[in-house]
Amino acid sequence: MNKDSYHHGDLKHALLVGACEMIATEGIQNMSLRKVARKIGVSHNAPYQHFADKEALLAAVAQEGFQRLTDELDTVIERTSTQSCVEQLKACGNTYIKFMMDNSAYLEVMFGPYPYEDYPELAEAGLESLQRLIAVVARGQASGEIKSLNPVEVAGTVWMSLHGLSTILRNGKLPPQLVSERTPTQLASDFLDVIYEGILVQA
Amino acid sequence: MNKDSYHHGDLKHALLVGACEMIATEGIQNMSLRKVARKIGVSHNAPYQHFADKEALLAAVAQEGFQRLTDELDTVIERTSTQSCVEQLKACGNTYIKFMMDNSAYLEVMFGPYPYEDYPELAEAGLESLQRLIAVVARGQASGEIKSLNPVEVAGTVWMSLHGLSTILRNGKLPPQLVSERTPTQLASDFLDVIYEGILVQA
DNA sequence: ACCTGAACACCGTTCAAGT
DNA sequence: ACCTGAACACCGTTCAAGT
Repeated sequence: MNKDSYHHGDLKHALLVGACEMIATEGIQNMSLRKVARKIGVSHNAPYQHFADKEALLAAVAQEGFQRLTDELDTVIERTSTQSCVEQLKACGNTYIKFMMDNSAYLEVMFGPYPYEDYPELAEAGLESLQRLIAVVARGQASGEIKSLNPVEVAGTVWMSLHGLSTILRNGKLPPQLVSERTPTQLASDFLDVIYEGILVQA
Repeated sequence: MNKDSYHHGDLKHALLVGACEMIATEGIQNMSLRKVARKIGVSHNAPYQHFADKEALLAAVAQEGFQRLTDELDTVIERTSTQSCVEQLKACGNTYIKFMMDNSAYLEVMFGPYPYEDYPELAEAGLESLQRLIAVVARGQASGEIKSLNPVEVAGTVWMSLHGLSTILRNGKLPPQLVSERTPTQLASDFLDVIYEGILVQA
């Protein structure tokens, strides 16, 4: 019954979900194709019907991660559409961090070493997410809230900072004195404030 | 001769160097204990004499990375001691990025999932590096160049941004339009400028 | 103390084959 | 088209043993 359904075309989806769960619970180092296949109840070669190799499956998970992140960014941008662009940008940052904390499997994979040349859909999905930030920045520049630098450069700065903070938060590599009683969300929001405001006097 | 020397106590060092080289050339996913041992010319169990398991060896590489980074930061801070603290902070950022581009093995490992609780020397080495940034920030605050926020928070912001940029640069995950003809060093310096100056109008 | 060899339970991937 | 089973060359790790 369940097994038969794979013959109907959702083994690919089952593999993505299974890989995701395994990465989340055991870490990417302990995720194996064979274990995923076993969990799904399929032979250890079945995955090769849908993915060229292990890397291709991981790249597909990464792509899915970007797509889900894009969706969440769209939602939060929509929900904050009455607020200022700066508020929107902050909301995007918080959403990004929350997404990565809630979906650590994606975090482990989204910026991994899966060359964009080999996985063009992954590249597109990644740029699509970043594009959401760029759009908010551009609107903030039009409304005079954000400095008139290259919007891609500004969004890119936020983008890379968010990624750095996510991984450092996730792997517990922050100095204990900094974490103290703040939640990841609060930490992220505080860090991002520093970036928005700048660190130099008389900026 | 060479083999005998391992009996004299430098197998541990040879393992660190070998692991580093292998990560740099083949990536961390393709690094194996057995291959490292083979390259060094020792049995596949010899590593266990010096490291509890593969993770412990990787954590040791990470620790070494932080120590070398700390040394490079010390050097550049010393060399720029006549300049302003802001110039020093920028020089630290450039040094950090250059270090990670030149030593991608360390980059792949330094913020990896090796729990600080299990590897206290790694934790210490990591905080030691960050401490260098904190010191520069604190001096910049004393001289009135840098805003009087919590210096750890400010240095932490730079720290996480540098990490995010390194990994994104290294894995080629930057939008092509951004990279264009800029070198990694230029990119880093430009991105960091945005962070120093802030992105909001009237910061 | 430092290293080796055999053994175990696992991998990713390929190939021929089954429906 | 979609899946399986056997086979290959690898892993990390443990254990008993060698000097």
